[in-house]
Amino acid sequence: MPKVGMQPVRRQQLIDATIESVAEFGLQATTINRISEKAGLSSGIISHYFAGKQGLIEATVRYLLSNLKKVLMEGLTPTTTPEQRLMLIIEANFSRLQQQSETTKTWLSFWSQSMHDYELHRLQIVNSRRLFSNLACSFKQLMSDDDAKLAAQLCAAMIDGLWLRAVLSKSDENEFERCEYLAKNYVNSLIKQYGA
Amino acid sequence: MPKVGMQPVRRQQLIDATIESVAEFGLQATTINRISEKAGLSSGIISHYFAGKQGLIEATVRYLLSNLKKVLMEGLTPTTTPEQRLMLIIEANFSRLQQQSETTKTWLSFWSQSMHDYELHRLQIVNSRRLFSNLACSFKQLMSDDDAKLAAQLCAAMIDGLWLRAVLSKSDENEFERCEYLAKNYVNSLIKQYGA
DNA sequence: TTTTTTATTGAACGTTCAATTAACAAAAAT
DNA sequence: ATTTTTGTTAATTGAACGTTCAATAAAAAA
Repeated sequence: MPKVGMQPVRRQQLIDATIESVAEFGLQATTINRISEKAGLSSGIISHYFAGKQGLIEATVRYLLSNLKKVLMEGLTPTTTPEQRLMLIIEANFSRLQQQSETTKTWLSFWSQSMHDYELHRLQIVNSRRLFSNLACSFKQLMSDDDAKLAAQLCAAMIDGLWLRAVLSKSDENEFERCEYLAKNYVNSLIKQYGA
Repeated sequence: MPKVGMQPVRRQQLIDATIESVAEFGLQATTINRISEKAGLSSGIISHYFAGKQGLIEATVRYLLSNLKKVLMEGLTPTTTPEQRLMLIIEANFSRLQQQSETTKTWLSFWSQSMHDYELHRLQIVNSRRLFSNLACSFKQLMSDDDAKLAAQLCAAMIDGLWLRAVLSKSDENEFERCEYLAKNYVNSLIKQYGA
């Protein structure tokens, strides 16, 4: 100490600890003491690195969003067909459930809070629109523009609905797999219904 | 004072004030001071009538649930067909958006908190299962049992997904009507797909 | 008329919380 | 060798929170 270059390390530790705390206690009961304990650090360090609790919360949401985006990007290649891309979108959305079960539980907390927090709401809109436009972009290669928009809206709603119900019922991994299967099925039925 | 029989009056006032406060500030920032101010009463009265803040929160959720149930019951007659019943279920779910816009904003807060609160979670499960079984019961009169369960799950997810996306995007009433229309359309397509 | 009941308030209280900061230590820079 | 920088902690602070409760008032009951 000082071991120069600790900032990104500590920031990530705190973000990870935040995710863990929100998953376990909920956003409301997540205090900086709980976060710092999980990170094995002192509470003062949150103010130091993130200017306070709110900064840490926002950074955590941004981290989760960039993770979701990364999962999707990793599966895409130049030869990916529209159908495959749609399936990848679904996998990306449900894979976060399977691979990061703690992350799952935190989304609901953040979105609920986003209704009353300007910055979080802005991030949520980005997220929601990204899902919609990813879906619409792929559907557009399979059907007319208007139909693609409708299909994207319905598909996004189905994804979110299946996700919400699975999360709220505290389902296990089998249920999430089933939801992924159902969502993929629904994509196929949309393609059949509206496809050229 | 004492004007005998004030308990139910005051309880309802506090419940209404809670809904208003949660809609405006979110559950996390809803304090008993905020609630009592909106109700025009003192904060001590919350402890008196509900044994504390937690009791008031739970009573509020129960009130919202019973409201939802009532809206549905009001539309049913002995001659209601299964199709009509399905449409009524959808209207009941989306009508709470149109008629009680403050109520809408509070659901997300409550369900998010339900992940970390035993009693709220129990109530949420009741709510979720009620929607599913209402849908399944009607679908069963139109198709095989297995197909009815699947249709009910998909339909419930679509309803919840459309609702979630509309709420999170802070949509206006036109969007909610559109969601109701889309959900009804989806019910029809499910009947066509799986119906006998 | 007196006592009890109902209803309500607002202050006091202990606890919790996020933010601040003095202090310290060690590595890096001068 | 000295100074600066980086990193971190523990202690402190003041505000906010929910709960408790003594006190009060008026209606109802005896």
